[in-house]
Amino acid sequence: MPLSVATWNINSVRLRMPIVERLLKEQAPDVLCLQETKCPDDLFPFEPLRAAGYRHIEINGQKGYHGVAIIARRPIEIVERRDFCDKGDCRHMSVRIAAGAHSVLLHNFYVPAGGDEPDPDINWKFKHKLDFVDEMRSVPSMTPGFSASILVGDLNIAPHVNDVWSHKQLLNVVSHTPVETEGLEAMRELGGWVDLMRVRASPEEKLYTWWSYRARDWKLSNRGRRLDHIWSSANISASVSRLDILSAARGWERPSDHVPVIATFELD
DNA sequence: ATGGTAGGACGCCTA
Repeated sequence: MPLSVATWNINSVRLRMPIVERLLKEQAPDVLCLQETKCPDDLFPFEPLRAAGYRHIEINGQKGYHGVAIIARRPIEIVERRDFCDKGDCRHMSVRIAAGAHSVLLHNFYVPAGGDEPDPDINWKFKHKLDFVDEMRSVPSMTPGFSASILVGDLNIAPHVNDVWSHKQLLNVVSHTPVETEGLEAMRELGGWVDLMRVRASPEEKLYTWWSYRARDWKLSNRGRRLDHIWSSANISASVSRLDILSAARGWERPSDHVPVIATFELD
């Protein structure tokens, strides 16, 4: 039985409803995990999503900043909305979803961007980012009560050399500094997580999910980064039949600066 | 080395 899971940093869910509906219509993922909804819970646009066939919706939003949501056309059950770093930020939620004989724990993360200066001593936002990734070490890929796990989201870190347009030029740029990339990789390996996008590509292949708004022509300059990720527990990593980065969505009407990534698992 | 654009909420912070 296939289970398709999409992740997308939407940069204001209310403003982007037209392209959210387009994605649901064209790709019809079973589950869509959104980050940066920038929407208080009482203003969340439930109705157009239900009308699109997505009747199972769990949200964790706040006014103005951050915010995550999970939108599904199959039943989901909220597991947790966890406040990493105890700041009151809405940056995580997890749900249970049944797929075949599996009971899957799905995590949706929005990791702090970290500001501009990659020095935790003078930039509290960068320290917060490093602390957040440290705390993610407590999220393993195998959890009692679940047979498998999937972790998606905007992790705001591009861990590999070919996850950025220029490894050399971005080594001291927040999102690709060694303290971040090594920290994220160590956390991932400790938890037994498989980086599905990277294991399915060759190490030489450039993979991007984000292109800055500040470029004159995002496609022409193509200075992208892979900030968005789909991981799974090792026991279902080989069941992935498709993994698509919908780069074209960067060119849709009033786009997010991130594009959707969709993985399909064939689970018995 | 710098500045470039976008969103939320309404002067300025965040990405």
